[in-house]
Amino acid sequence: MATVGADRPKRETYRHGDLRRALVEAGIELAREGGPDAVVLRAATRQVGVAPNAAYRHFADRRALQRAVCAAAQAELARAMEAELDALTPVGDAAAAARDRLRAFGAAYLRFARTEQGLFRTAFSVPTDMAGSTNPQLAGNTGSPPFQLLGRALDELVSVGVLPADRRPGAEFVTWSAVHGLAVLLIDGPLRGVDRAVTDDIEERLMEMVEHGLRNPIARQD
Amino acid sequence: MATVGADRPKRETYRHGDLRRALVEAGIELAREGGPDAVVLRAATRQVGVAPNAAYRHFADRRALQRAVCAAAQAELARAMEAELDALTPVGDAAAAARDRLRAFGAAYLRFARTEQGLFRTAFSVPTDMAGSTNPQLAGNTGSPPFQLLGRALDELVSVGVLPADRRPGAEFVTWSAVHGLAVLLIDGPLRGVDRAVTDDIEERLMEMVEHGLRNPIARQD
DNA sequence: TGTACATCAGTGAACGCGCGTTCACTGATGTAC
DNA sequence: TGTACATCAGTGAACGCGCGTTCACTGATGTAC
Repeated sequence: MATVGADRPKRETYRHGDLRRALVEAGIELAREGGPDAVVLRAATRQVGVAPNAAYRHFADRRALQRAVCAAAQAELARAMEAELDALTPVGDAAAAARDRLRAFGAAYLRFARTEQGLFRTAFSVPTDMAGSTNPQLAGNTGSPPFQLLGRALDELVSVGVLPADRRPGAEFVTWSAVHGLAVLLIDGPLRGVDRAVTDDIEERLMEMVEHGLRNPIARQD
Repeated sequence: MATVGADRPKRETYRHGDLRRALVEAGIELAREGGPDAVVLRAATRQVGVAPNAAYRHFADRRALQRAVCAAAQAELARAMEAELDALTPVGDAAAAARDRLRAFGAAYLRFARTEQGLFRTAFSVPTDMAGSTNPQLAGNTGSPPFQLLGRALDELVSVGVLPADRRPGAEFVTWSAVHGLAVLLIDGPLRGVDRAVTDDIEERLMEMVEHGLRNPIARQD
């Protein structure tokens, strides 16, 4: 009896199409604004315009969404860094080029941390457990994309002779620590709100320390 | 009419005595277990055995309690580090002693981060805004207690001639970045769950990098 | 030294909020015949 | 090419939770006389 009078169906969005992707994108937007804690099922579904429980068709629970958003944030960081590193104009001198590349890594990392604080914090919100907790050696570990970028920059330093080959293993961890530490202190820590001129000096000083400090061990008299 | 039959008053804890301190201590316990997000008014009052709204006699709101707990966590970090540094057995050589002291700073910092993850994260949960956002120079800034400890260690390195005096300004920020970054990667980041033997190597390598890298600027050909 | 009284630290009940998650459902879509 | 039907992505309502915060209150404590 109730033949469809209007050709508009009562529910237009009954089939969303790609709800999973939409929820992750909504989650990224939430993370961008409020960090990892803001990644919340109800807010994400609200933003997409869908019932709260619809999310359960695509994610087991809240944590599953958070994991997906965290991975997306890591990808975003990688994408931003790769773009910045690719835009680097090559210098003639191979050694100088390799050093510039390491600096650019640090600069890109810090820029992303500053301009995308929420995403940056989100990228580190779910521990990625590099190399799995049981694997004793990290050698040959590919790791996360930004980590790979760093590894490549360090390899370059070795190949042009700036970094002795025997100083290469483990170098990515200490370099990453230094840059990551400054990033955290800048956005969440006590360096937050400090003048840009001052923090730029600190950044410059930090990269100098890394470059110089990586090369040789201190002669320790034991 | 109702003369007190029993000598026990109906409410034993009507006047708590030092509720403010008790709430901060409860907050610290919560932070120790669950980090800054676990510092919650209702849980704190529950733990103390007091009505939820009693907290409002001592704190304007939840944030005020969080700030107090954050400050207490910073103090705890300072206390732990100071104890560890004080326990250092002095070495004959003044230069070696100063270097040991810097190493001990790093070791103590990382130990606290590892053994008291919740408190460590809480200590950095409320930005301390070192030097105030408007103050352009950080020179002479006393900062937080752990920061002072680091400053003293670096001053020592200068006075014994290990660190050139012109490399001293700003050295605390880059050193702190390196150590803090490793701490964060170890407890929250991708180095979480990596074998202790491996992370010990990384720590050793990091402190070497700092010690060596602080000393001289790279000769940059511009 | 004894008594009236102001103070104010804690009470008890209640509010509204946003959250995660579960339930039985509905109806558009795609497939088998 | 047309039709019956299974699938399953999304609905709507509801739950219980812990939270921050407000309200009018109560009664132990310390002080003024």
